[in-house]
Amino acid sequence: MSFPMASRSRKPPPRGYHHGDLKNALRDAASALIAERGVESVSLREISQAAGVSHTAAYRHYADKQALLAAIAEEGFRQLADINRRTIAETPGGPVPQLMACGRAYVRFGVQRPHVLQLMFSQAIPDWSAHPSLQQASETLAQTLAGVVAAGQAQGTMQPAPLGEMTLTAWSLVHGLAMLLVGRRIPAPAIDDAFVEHMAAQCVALLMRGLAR
Amino acid sequence: MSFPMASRSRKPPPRGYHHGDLKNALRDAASALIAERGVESVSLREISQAAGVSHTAAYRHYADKQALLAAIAEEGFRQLADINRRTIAETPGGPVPQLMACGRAYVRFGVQRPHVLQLMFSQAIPDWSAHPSLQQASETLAQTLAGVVAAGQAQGTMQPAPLGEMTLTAWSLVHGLAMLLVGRRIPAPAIDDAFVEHMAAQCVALLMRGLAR
DNA sequence: ACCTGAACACCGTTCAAGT
DNA sequence: ACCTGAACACCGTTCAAGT
Repeated sequence: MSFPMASRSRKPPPRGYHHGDLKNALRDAASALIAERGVESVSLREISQAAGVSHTAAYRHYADKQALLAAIAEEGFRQLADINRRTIAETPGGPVPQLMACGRAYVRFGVQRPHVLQLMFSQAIPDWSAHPSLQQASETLAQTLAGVVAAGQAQGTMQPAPLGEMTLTAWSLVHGLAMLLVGRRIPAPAIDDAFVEHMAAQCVALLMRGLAR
Repeated sequence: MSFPMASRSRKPPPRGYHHGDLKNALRDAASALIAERGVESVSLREISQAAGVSHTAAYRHYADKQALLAAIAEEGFRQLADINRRTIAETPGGPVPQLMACGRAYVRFGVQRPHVLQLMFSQAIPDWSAHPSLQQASETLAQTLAGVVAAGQAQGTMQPAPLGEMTLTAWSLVHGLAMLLVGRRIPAPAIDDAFVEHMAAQCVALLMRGLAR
């Protein structure tokens, strides 16, 4: 959970000693640059400059570049889990419409913040075991999904398959859809908001009802 | 389609002029290195060295590093489309079991060649419009899937939803599952071959029958 | 036509030194 | 405690020069 600090401007402030919370300032600067152009094209030196410090200052607060990226990915997982929780709370009709709404929200999050979603699952952070809090945030996300599925099973409105398999199926569908959309890997006429919302709704509905008949 | 050339050894051969097919030799060297350690940790200079040429020789055959990576991704899409075609031909019982078998094969491909799957969908090649043959190979893959779905609809064993939506739903599920497995992003006890096969089979079966009941 | 080697403008990371 | 600046071992890419 980040404090509502004013996000630093991108032009380097005068220079000299940084006042206080350089750790969060670096994370905010990195987050803004990545949201604009993606992880692949942002360097630690550029992030440091945006935060107004020398290109080695970050090592006082993060073990390396990967650790800084992991912090941003973790933020993304937390936000996505929050969106899930809100969606569940605000969607009437029980587990089935709730799971469908969560699926659409997942895809919406990805399309609205493509570079963050890509970072969250990119090989820029190959070894998650070195970042336990990131791992934790991701598991929290998975558990919000599992909670809805378990409720649906208890209610008898979802298939009584093993919880892990049901959850992974739902997650895989929306994750795959989001990644294909965000990476512009699907052959489609135009990928605007209306198209995305429509496609997410249809895919999620098809998952619930099944492709076969 | 690549010629069955002997793949070059990784230790740099004597040096000097390269005999003949440096373009393919570079692609083979790159492919081998990427399969071992992933795109993120392979440099063009290292690839050139593995192929036994200077670190600038590649520019005679590829516009830049991205173009070389695109060639490898394209190879991956072609192989995956081939696997799909073979799977369809070899699976009895019509479109429904064929689509399910294709889905399992997609996940299997990803788990067997994780770094190739990741390259195929990575932002290492952000702009596909600059690589039309890569785009084409990806569309061919999508069309083999669409063909099975269309056959199922004609037969009346699959939902009569729009073909594009049905195909994208199927693709998204297996793509998402493969990416989550390969990236080790799912909380699971052990991700061995048996686990993967079981999970792929269950997820694909759940997609066909639907999560709701 | 095909390849090399020097050169350029970058990287991430380390480390001694400054305040 | 926190940050800087020089230094190291790398990158991708260009370009004149060699065969």
